[in-house]
Amino acid sequence: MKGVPHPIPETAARIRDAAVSAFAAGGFSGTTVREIATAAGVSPGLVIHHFGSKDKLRASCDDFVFEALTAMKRENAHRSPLMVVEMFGEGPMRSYADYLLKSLLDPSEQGQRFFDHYVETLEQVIDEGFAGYTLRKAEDRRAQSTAIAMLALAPLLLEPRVRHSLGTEDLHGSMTRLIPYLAEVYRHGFIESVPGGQAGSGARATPGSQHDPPAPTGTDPDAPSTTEGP
Amino acid sequence: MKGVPHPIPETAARIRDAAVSAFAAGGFSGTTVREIATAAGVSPGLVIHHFGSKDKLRASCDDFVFEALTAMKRENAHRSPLMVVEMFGEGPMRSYADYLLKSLLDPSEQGQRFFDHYVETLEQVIDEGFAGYTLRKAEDRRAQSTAIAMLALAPLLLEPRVRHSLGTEDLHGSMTRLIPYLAEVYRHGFIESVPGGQAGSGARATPGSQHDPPAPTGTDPDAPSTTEGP
DNA sequence: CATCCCATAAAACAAGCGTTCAGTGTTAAA
DNA sequence: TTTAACACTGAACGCTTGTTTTATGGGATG
Repeated sequence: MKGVPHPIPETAARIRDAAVSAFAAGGFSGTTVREIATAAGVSPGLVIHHFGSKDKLRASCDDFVFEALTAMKRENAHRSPLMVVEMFGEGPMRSYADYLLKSLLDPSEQGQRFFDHYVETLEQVIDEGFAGYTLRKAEDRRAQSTAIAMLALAPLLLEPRVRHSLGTEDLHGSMTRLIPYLAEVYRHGFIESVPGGQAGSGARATPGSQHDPPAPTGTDPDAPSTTEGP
Repeated sequence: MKGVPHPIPETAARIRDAAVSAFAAGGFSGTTVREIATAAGVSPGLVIHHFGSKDKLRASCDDFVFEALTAMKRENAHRSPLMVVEMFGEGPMRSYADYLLKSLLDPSEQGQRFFDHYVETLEQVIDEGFAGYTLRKAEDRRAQSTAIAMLALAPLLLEPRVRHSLGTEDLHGSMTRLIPYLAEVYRHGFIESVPGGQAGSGARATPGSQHDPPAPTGTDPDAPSTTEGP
């Protein structure tokens, strides 16, 4: 183990980069070692030679992407703590985003780490606000930040499906069209009135105690339709 | 082609049911024909004999699940048009939900069909309301319903990841804990105040015209942090 | 009874996978 | 110069995959 000048030999880094892109595009099991080797311009054997196995290669990619993103987050700390999701425009960071989304949806340890980290970050934002914005504070802060985390990640997860119904062709196009309405929901919700009263008013009914869980088996916008409502 | 008494031979139906469950659990490429055959109690060759190929088997499953769900939706039309997501408690319908979620995330045609269908249903609910609930109406109705569809599907997509940070063990447990806060967001949003003013008030700022898309490349709660705000 | 059909099983097949192995050439210390 | 270490290739191995082929046995039909 030398100093730290070459944490990874140059070729190994090229293989790892190719692997990140390939995994981001096709998922882990959907990507073959041979594809990665070809993309990196090396032989399949060399991939194993440097990383031991496909699984260990994936572990290296996991660590690399996670570190790259947290580093970027540190640098842009003044812009937004939720920034992880923001700067995925066109740069090389874009495949890192796709990579994380893929691991978010398969049962990988790294995906769980990322989600947990995201929830914690959101919890902090709820407590302290950010850049002049303040968020409502609920009793069960963990559940609240978890719920918001899910809603915040949804657009990235489902953007590919959105293109068909919106006629957009890339992330940028879809988001330009959607953001006004996402922002509207984040600020005011989308339910205007419930059977017994109004919703849009300033009545911040903090849930958690006087709230009955609307539907034991329910899930979504269905929630309002099943119970509650005086 | 006989009348319609036996649209599918009994054994083929058993294979298809086993395939739906297996695909729902492990995804399409993560499930082998041999696994399906074993689960159905038949030989691998018979699976191909009845369906032609793994891909055609998948197509059969797609059609079957979609029809089963729309049929169920028709029967429960009086409960909620978004019901698709609600009755996935423990019954046999549960694997249909997982099946659809899986196809929602891989580039399958059926997943797209389902998403589009969901968006259309939501568009109608926005127009007509449901069971006494009314939703805000925005100019770009399609974009609005698409945005809401994404947010509504997120909890099901990410529920497995939620278990770790919430300590829950199944969909029911997670949702019981989350629904109050999801409902809160659906009704009032989660942003309490923006740098220049308030958000929780009844000021329904319908976006689309006087709204500037907060961030061209942005996506999420980041949106508020990048632009806008006087 | 003979014959065809078809559901079914068992085995074999070709392709692709991750991985291993036996080298080759270069580099650098001894 | 010899030796050892290293990055690297190309072929091959063993295994799993989806699929095909061959064979069997029961039901209907002639």
